[in-house]
Amino acid sequence: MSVTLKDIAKKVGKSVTTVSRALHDYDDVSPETKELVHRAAEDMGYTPNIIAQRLQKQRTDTIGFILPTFGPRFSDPFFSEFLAGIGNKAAKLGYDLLVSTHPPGEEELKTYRRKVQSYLVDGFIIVRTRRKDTRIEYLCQAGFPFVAFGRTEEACDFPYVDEDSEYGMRLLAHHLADLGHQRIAFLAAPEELMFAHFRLKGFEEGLADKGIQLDEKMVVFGDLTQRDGFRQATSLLDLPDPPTAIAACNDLMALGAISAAQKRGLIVGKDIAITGFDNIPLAEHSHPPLTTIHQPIYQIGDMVCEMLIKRINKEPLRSQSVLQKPTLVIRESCGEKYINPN
Amino acid sequence: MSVTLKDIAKKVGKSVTTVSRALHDYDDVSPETKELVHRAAEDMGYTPNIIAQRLQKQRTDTIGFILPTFGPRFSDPFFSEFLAGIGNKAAKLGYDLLVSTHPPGEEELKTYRRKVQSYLVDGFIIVRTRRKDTRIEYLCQAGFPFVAFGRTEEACDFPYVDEDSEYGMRLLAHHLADLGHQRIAFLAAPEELMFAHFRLKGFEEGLADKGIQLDEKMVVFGDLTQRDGFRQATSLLDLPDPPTAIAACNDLMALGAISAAQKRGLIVGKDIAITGFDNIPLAEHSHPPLTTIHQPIYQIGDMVCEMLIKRINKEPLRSQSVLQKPTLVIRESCGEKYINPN
DNA sequence: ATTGACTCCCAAAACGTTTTGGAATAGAAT
DNA sequence: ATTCTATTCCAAAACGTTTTGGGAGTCAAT
Repeated sequence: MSVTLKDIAKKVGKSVTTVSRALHDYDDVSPETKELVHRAAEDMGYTPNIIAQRLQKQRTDTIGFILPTFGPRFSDPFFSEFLAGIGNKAAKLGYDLLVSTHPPGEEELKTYRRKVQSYLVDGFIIVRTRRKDTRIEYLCQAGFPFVAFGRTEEACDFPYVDEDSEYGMRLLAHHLADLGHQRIAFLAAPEELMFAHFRLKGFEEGLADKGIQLDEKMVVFGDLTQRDGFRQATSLLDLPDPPTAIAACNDLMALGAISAAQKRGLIVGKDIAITGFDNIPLAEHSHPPLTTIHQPIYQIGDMVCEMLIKRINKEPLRSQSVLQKPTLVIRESCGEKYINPN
Repeated sequence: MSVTLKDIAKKVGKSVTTVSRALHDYDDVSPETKELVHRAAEDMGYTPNIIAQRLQKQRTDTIGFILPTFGPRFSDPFFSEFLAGIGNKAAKLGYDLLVSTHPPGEEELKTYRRKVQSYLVDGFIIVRTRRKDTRIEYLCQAGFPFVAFGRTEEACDFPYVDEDSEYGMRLLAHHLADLGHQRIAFLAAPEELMFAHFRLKGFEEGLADKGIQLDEKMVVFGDLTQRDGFRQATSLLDLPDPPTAIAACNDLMALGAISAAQKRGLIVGKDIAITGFDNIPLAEHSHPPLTTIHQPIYQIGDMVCEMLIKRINKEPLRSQSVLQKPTLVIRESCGEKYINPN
């Protein structure tokens, strides 16, 4: 089928060993032979069989990434951007990327285990960490290289990159409080997600800083989709004493909340303030443009990937973990100072 | 390091051959031996080394997908959904998915070639086909299995799934014309993309059906992002005689156009009609909700993946190519009948 | 006794590469 | 003549699996 080292060896009348070594530029091969071999390889259109190389070298130069998909209509812009970040970096460093899609749950761990045990990947990138994360538990205990985007409450320590969601949410809480809002709602996400936990916590603290206590009736939980943002925001607006500001746990839900408010005839940025978190590209172009917290997803993907590859190669990491300070992006969805109409 | 067939063989006192055959349930192994081997394998925590299997079997059970990324801030919800479609199907059929990210261009082809020649994947999924598509040319000529989402103008024939963009756009054109619009603009995409070509063509034809000629000053080109949709729509609205309807080549640009119109103080669905194409999840929740053409991206991914795997296994395809008839989703971005205010 | 059929097993080759541990030759130094 | 050093090469083992092509033993029919 395809041309192998053996074919080249036969053609140039040397051994397979010599051909291999010539191609790898070992210095126990004479310049003439090297020249000869290279030319033959070129002529015959040789490309190494990577599978064979991998078997021999006992490494795959591949990193694994398991996309947590939820149902068919899955499409968090977050992931395509993150994927682009790790994909481009991996390619640059000569690594392939093996992607699987898998809903979180029982089966998920098996997928990890299989890839680890049968040597399909050299390391993993973990995303959407959970407070108690069995994936991380497993990989830690197996001593398998991985880097996470996000922290966890597990005991083991491991390299990660994370954004300081707590800090970011505090920024937003302060912003809303400074605008004069008092009845503030929070559109939260499932608490088992580590980042959702931090965001809720940060928001509570931020309000507390300003002497406001987050009313627990004002906290509703959504599944991070726009659709659910719409639904949950609607239920908030249906309260007898509805909020004048809604902070959502992510941009997608905030966009849903904006639709919900507008459906009620409210003018977002005047009658009600709404904030997001992530600064996805859409946030800039929503109507009104969304005030949110910026998170450099592409760069984080890039960084996580680089850390993982260093770890695979046992190179020292500059730092075991990175906690980024996010920034507040003020657009128009909160408007000016809020004047209580009463 | 890890337990191999040899280890098991040693433990049970049989040959490696027998162990292998026992595990594969060959019937020239006695039931007792099978039992013995299976138990030992279980006990010792054996998992086959897939790399070795691949080398031996000369196939990888992996399919390749190269994501055409454009710059860092890349995030077409389209791709995450499509990826989920192929990923889930691949997993179900026991295939892995090797994903690369690569900007279209010179280098791109090398990435394909490398993966083909070094046996990294058994087949490819091609997406965003171009009128003249070197990837398809190459794979055709190399006789390598692939399935495309989209058609091309290349001579070779190959299996694909595509949506009838021409038909879909005609639907939209008719809809706008029926609403009474006369000055209609088209927010097109680079014509080298096959689907962009079809969409423009279909739109022109659709208007022609209604006796309207598409004015070439009313056709502007964008890069499919929301940001560019905003920019290009703004330039349309700046014309001395601006359009009363804008049809965008995809939803993302339509969303940008909505923002542009709203920034002008226009009420979308009353002062101006705007349409999209794709029906991404966001379209349902934009403000106003977007009238668009539905494209079942997840299912298409699923189908493409299944076709590819059949092709790899040389099973017959039910049909070499599938052309889906899309459907019109009428929401609120075109409003009711348009009354010319003059 | 020989043949045939059947059951259970295995040594060796193969997949394509890299690495190990020399071997062979030539020239220079002793 | 012998030893040493350099230079250039290669056979064989190794990575872990599957497949090929039998071998050995048993039992029954001839």
